[in-house]
Amino acid sequence: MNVELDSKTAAKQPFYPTVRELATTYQTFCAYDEAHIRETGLTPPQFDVICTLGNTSGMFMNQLAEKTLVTKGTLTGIVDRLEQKGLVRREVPPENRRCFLIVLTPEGEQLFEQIFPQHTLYLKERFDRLSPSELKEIQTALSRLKSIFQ
Amino acid sequence: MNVELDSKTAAKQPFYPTVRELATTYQTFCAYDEAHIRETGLTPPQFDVICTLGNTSGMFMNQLAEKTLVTKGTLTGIVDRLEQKGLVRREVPPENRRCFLIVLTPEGEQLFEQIFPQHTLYLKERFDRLSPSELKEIQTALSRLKSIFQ
DNA sequence: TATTGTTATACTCTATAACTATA
DNA sequence: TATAGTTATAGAGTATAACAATA
Repeated sequence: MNVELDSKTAAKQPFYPTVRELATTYQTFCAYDEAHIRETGLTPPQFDVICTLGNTSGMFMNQLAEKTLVTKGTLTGIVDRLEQKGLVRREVPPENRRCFLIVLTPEGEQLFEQIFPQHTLYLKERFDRLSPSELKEIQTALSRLKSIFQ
Repeated sequence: MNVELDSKTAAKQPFYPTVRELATTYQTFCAYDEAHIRETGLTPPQFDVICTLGNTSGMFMNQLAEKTLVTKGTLTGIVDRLEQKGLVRREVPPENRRCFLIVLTPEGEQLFEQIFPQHTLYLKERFDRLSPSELKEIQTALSRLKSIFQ
């Protein structure tokens, strides 16, 4: 009965190489991704918010928090900093004054239209090294992996 | 000539679903992983350091920084906090007094022997839902994805 | 009473660069 | 001069819980 495990046996579990591969793949991707994001003067969470708001008519804090996977308390700070930079503004909808609609300002929209396509080309340069079927296989593999934690 | 891209065309690039899948898979895994780590009273980077030091005779700051993927300045703070908790100590090797050998204390070792196997079982419970060939396929897919960013 | 978002608190992690001690 | 690690600086993100305003 394997209810207990010593640390040396634990370290040899066959799933650990996959865990390491997930972590290093994500980190390697992020390092590439963030190198370009930081050139825009935004932090990665700020960039995420700008890109999430792009081509929308605005989002409420709770929707935005859900999409960008940060808590509402953290999002308050991120939106504050973007507001200070003049890239987003808070609008109070008359029908529900508990909410704020977060909207890109003209400056925010201009930045989005500039950096999002740029960033896309920056990523495309690397993803072009994968064939369409490889891309699909990777997506399927990731989806399968995710499913076991849901 | 596609040297430029508008934001709506950019958003439709076929690699974006794979990017999202990588991010959400990693985040979903981390949420599961960290739920257990936080119960140990350690932060994820602290847990990482303890597990990296386990079953070794110690490591230097620079080795440890490399293994855990944090900068040496950040590692100083992490090791400080672990030292305050009495889980690691800094040893000065006589042959090179510029270095510190970071070693688990008996308390640190005891914690490692307790939490690492526990954590392994906690992960194994989910990974057991994958067949060995699925696990291998996922690892290969991740490895291929990582390769394009290296 | 429930919901939306802010605020307060306190900490961890981050990067960068200057610095100390040793080699 | 080069290396190992710390310190200083400054900021960003994190969680949690209490709070105000509105519904």
